[in-house]
Amino acid sequence: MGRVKLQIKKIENTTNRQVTFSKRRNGLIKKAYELSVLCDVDVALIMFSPSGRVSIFSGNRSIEDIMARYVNLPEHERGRIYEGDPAEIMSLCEAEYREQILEENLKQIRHVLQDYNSPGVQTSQVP
Amino acid sequence: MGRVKLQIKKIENTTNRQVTFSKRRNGLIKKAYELSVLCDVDVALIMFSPSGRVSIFSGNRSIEDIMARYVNLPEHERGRIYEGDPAEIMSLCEAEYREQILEENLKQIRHVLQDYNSPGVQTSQVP
DNA sequence: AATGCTATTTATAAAGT
DNA sequence: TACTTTATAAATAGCAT
Repeated sequence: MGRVKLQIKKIENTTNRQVTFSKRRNGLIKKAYELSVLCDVDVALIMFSPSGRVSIFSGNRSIEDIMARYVNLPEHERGRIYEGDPAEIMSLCEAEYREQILEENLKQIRHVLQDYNSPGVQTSQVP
Repeated sequence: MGRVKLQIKKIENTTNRQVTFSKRRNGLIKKAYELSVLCDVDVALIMFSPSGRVSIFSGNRSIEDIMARYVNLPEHERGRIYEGDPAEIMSLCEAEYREQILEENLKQIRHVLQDYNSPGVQTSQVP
């Protein structure tokens, strides 16, 4: 979208990169919001700007609730990255490699987060 | 974008809702991917389908790494929801209410996740 | 339920201010 | 350095399979 067809690779010019980040971040939040409302589903989005500042969005519930819902899923219910068309996004090779790393990290973070659902820790929900 | 201008509210027809979810989920993943590459930033996206199945995307690093990066941020560095234009997305009233809930949940989950960075628990990173 | 097809609406890259 | 405008690329709603 724009005057020219954009190649998907890192924008080297720092100013352009930050301008593009700002525009596309807003677009992504809007799309995430629309998805959560239209389809009545939980959506969580976390983005770090080029300068390290964080932006988040969550639809339906708090972002912590959605993160907890994810990390506590049993293994066989966990989604795969790039359910759409992996080849369209990046090489299958890289995707598979990332999957292995994910597997390890998930075990660790799930273990840490188990306390999140213990009786002593309750979370509120956005209606 | 389509034959008619769509109102952003829950799609009541179940079939239409699932078709829309499928299409827009792929669009959202693509946008998140493009943002992570163009701007070289961490992006994490979690979505639950109407039937409860999860889809995730993460750019640059594993989704667990990005979630951990978020929950471990000091309070003053945490982003606000809807940094763009809250009024454009939903009522400010609702956004403010959600912010209060988030505040409480964050305190809880940050406390639980402090162990994540302890010496005994190390995470791998995607290069 | 899933995929392909257009007419339209949206998003946004550059240029302008 | 940031907003506004404009031309163009993309996304997608409703239909047809």
